[in-house]
Amino acid sequence: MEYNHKEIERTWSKYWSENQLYKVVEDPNLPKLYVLDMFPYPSGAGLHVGHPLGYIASDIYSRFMRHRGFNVLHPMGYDSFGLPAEQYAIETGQHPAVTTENNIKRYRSQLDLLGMSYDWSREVRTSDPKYYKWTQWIFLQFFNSWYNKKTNKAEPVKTLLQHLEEFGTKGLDAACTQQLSFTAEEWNTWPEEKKQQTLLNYRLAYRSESVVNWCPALGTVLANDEVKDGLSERGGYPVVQKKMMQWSLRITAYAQRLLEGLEQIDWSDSIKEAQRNWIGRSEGAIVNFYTPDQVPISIFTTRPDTIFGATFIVMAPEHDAVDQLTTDEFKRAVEQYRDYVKSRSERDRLADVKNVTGQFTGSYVIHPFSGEKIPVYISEYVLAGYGTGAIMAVPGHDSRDHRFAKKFGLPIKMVVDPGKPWDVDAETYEEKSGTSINSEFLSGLPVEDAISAIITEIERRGIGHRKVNFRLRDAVFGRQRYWGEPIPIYYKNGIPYPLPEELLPLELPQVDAYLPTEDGDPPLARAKEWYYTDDEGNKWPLETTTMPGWAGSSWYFLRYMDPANEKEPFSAAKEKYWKSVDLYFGGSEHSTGHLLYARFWHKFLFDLGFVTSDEPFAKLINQGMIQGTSAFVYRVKGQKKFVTFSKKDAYDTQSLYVDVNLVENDVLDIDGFKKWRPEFMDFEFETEDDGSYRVGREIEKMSKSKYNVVNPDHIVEKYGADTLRLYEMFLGPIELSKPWNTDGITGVYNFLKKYWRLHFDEAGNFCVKDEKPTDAELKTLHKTIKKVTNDLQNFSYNTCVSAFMICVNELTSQKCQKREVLQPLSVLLAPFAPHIAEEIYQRMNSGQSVLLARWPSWDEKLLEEDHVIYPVSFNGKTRFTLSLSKSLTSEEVEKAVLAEPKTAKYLNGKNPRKIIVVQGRIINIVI
RNA sequence: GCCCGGGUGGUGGAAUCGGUAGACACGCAGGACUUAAAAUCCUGUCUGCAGAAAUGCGGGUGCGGGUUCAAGUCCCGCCCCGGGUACCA
Repeated sequence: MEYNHKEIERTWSKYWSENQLYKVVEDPNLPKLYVLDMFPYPSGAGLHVGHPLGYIASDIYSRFMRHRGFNVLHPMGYDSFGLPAEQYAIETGQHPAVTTENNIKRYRSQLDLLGMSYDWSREVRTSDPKYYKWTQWIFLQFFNSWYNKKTNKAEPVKTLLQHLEEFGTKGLDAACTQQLSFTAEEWNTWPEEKKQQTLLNYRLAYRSESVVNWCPALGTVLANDEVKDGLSERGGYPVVQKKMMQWSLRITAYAQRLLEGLEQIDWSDSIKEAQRNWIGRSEGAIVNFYTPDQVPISIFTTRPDTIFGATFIVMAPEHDAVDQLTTDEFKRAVEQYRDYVKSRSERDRLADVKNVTGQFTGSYVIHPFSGEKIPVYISEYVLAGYGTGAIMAVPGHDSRDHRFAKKFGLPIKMVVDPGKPWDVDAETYEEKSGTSINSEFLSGLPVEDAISAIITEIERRGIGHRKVNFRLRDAVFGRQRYWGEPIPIYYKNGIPYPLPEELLPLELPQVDAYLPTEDGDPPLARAKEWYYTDDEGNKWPLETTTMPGWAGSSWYFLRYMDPANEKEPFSAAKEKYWKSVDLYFGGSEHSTGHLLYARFWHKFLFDLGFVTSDEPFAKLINQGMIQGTSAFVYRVKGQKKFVTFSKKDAYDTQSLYVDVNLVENDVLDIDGFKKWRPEFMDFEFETEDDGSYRVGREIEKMSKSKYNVVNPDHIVEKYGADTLRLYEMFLGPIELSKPWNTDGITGVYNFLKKYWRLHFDEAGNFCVKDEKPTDAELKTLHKTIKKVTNDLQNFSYNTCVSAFMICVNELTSQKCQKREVLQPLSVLLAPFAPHIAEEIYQRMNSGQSVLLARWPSWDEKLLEEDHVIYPVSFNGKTRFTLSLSKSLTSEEVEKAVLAEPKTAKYLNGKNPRKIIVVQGRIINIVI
């Protein structure tokens, strides 16, 4: 009987689903494990082969741990709000909910083919009002909270109100937009509106001005993704940077905790490092410089020790004080420069270091220590949002300042001695080591000491103070979009108020188009009945921006615990059982976005007592990207002829993309190609000498337009899900990015066929015997159990697959068809290739599912060797091997190797200078 | 630009602690079975030189240095590719 993947996979997926074998319920008698995939955005292109890489890996791990007695929560859902659906809606007029629903159906049917062990009863969709009701509810918790730096946690606004009523801002240490100072008496006399306005300064969800990509022609804000070279991708219109009133979440309040939390979690160092850099904690000082008219300019520096080398000041062009500082003579030039900067994205401003730009304001400040007059410039390399939006430029010790000084002919002073010859005019010395020079009282001090000495002096003189600064900015939370969660806020006389909880969910309204209004308001402003009616019957306008894509994905993992709960986002009892995600699989492209926001929300929910863990994802594994391998055919220009890859250089050709699904092992399916592109029906194909037409290859991003998107469906159809699963794991280490290439897939398909044949006799009858296995057979099995178990614990899936291949190759040559060997093997294979393993296991066990089998254990005694094959090297070059008893000591090994005749040959009469014996491993003789 | 990864045969990769580089596959070449094909099985396959062969000698893990008895692995300096860079998710 031949291995028939279609029938086997159909049979068992139906069986698992009918018997609800993947359904998971809280069971206090079993240890829990929460294994999660980053849920996909259901795009119109469907699931491609890159998606399942992580899904298969997590599924294998989930199944493995179920065999080992864990109660595993392994859910799946959809991150179904997002820009592409809205873009598609703008183009076609179809409601995003409709296209999203279709895409989800397609994803689901594709996922169903892959044999995933998801408990689908827990499915979550972020665009489902039953779900986003609770996203809105969490937003209201943010709105109704403030961050108390004294208790170091978020608290309800109620406790803030009590404090303000009793003490005003005295003794208040809160995360806020602006440092305010008022007494309790003042507060208590303020009208309601002023109080509300003031509270916004402290709320964790608040409104503030932030810079956006504004496209006047489209009347909307664009994502960075939608802007190419300063023009909108859609239409090619100019894009400018514009300040806009926006909702933000005060993530900066959590900066320190987000940084410290990284210590407790098992994530790769690179992702932790990325988060650390994103948070960007730096220690330094704020220093005030004054103009002769006593106008202060406050700067932030991490190198206050270099203050004597400060030869000019640079301010962000958007800095509030620029107008005041610009002299009449420079007004025009400054205005022009500011216009130029508006056309530049933040990334352009920071990345473009070759092109140094800036403008003198006409003003000077007095250096607080030297008393010299130093000029004030504006330049795009200083950002308004970082630090104080102004820097003291020290060209001797900062490369950006150095380039600026060179360009504008400003003095460069050396104030740190590198301890080696250095031409500071040619090159800046940036390292934070050396000794202060030319710095009055700092001279002679090492950098670290100079920093503390100067800060002490700055504080003593009252011109500044020590400061810990974070690069992290508050997270802009409003989007000028339709397809997102409506923000549950209404405005009464311009003041935002939360919608009463019982009105949630605030559902997305119907609109006539998914574009901004003519006045430039977001699409929700098109809705007719978009207002809130209060108890007195007053109608108040609702917020018209929606939440960003990351809102729903910041807490979905909690909803899986209790997805149908209508009274609360999730019950305390279920949260207590599942706690947090033990193992999270996802792409490293989310390292700073989603993973930071989710940690932030989780810490906030922890502060309010809704979750009992401080970090949401204990362990994280980043799977690599799967790239496309595009294929090309070569058309001879002007002729009805294609020429094969190796002969193309003999002609003047034009390369055309060909659908990679029509190519196998670089050989084109010519008939298939003609069917796909009927216009080439009567074309001639000049082939290789063996008669095949070979395509050219190029590795690039997987994209529909390059015809290199490989859909798992075809592969599942042709080889089956088990083969696809094994193949994706066999491709290489899970964390590595790699191009997709189906060339090797026959290797794993052959392996499954070979595995299948182990259980059948010549006549094709199922044939597993109850004979006692030989020691060699047992050794083959047990070393495989050991290897696969250990490798799975290290998430080394590719080496598991080769271990299976070695095992099956050995059992085949041993002609082993014994139950005692084959039955444990089927359990080992079940997480990887569940369908075939189930078929084999059930044939051996009359009707019990392999999913319920216990994971086999290995017997170390069966694996012990009594001899070691020592490689013998001379001066590091391996010359021969020597089999010696394992029990020999180093001295005995040394004796044995010297007694070996071959040794004399390589010694060639010389005496060994040194003999290194690593017991059980290697012998190296140094001559 | 900055931050984070990666680079090993024709290809994907293995080498888990610094200890025989190339496991396991793909591809390719040759062979068996077959009228033929498919399927299956066997043999070879990093590379240069010598040899009929067994084998021997040398080179070799992106490039250039270094540490070490021993480096794909550790250190220093480069090159190339991929990801992120705050409104793609």
